[in-house]
Amino acid sequence: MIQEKKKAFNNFAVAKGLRSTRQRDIILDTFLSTNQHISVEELYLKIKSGNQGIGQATVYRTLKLFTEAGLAREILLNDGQTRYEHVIAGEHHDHLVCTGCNAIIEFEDETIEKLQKDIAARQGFHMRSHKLEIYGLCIKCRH
Amino acid sequence: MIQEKKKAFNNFAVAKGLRSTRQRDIILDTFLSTNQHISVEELYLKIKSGNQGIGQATVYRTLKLFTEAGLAREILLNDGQTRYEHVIAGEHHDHLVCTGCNAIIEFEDETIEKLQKDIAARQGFHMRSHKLEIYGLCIKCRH
DNA sequence: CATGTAATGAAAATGAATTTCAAAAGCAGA
DNA sequence: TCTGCTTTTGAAATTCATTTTCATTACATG
Repeated sequence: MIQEKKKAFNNFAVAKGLRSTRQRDIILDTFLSTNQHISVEELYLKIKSGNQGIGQATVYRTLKLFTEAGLAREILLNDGQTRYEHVIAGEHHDHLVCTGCNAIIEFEDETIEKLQKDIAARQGFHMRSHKLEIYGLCIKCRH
Repeated sequence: MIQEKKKAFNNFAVAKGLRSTRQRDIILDTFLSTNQHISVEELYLKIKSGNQGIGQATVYRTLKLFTEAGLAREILLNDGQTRYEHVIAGEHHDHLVCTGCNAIIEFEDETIEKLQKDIAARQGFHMRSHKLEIYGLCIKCRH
């Protein structure tokens, strides 16, 4: 699966005439090895801790490339930082965020997806994407 | 309705021991006279254009107060600016955003609301709030 | 391997939002 | 109404994430 993603990025790079660089390889490997929802800063620090010096700007730029290439998706919660998650082909999910401990749980719901398309259509919109976040307190944080 | 909101803010201010000031009156009047989804900058400029000099910081601070008081709600779309909309008692709605012209259409959907609560409950969450945005192209922007 | 161009990184710039702090203004109580 | 205490204000400085700049480095192709 990791190999597939690497290949996917490679295809994208070739198609776009991008060069292959040490930095992009490292950033991709590190991104693929992380959990979901990593912030740019976190990824940058993770790379740094592996003694592989890469500039922050490059991490920012490269994550945008991954997004363009369809391997990553930006998620903006309410903490002022952009996070990135892995895109898994054909899978869409939304987020349940605990306002107590900041835990993020993913979920999917076909019915909601469909209702959204209907709502958009009713207003003459062609739905491109959507964002649904449910905020609340998880079991642990309800004391 | 405007009077009610003013009274509501006044009650909040009294309860919190806040002083009543010229600035807060002007900001509240201006906010209540605007359309939905105004950014802080827009509100600030609107006030400024009325020859009533009020500092930006005060506008920021005051909108936070309105939010606390329950008259306004922060909305964060994907443009990096916080916008505020009016809170209408008991009414909740979500947003349909045109990525072409940035038009924002509000909608409500009981079924989606209910499904969200169910999803949260299924994960042991106590839902506090949620945010749903559908992005797409409106009729005009589909050329 | 030389040459043109893309990518990198450090530092500067940006832009929204927040904080600082001195001055101004509200609010008691005398 | 005056006095004194405290909150609020505003301009400027600060913060913080992100983007841009630009000189340098490193791909890749002839």
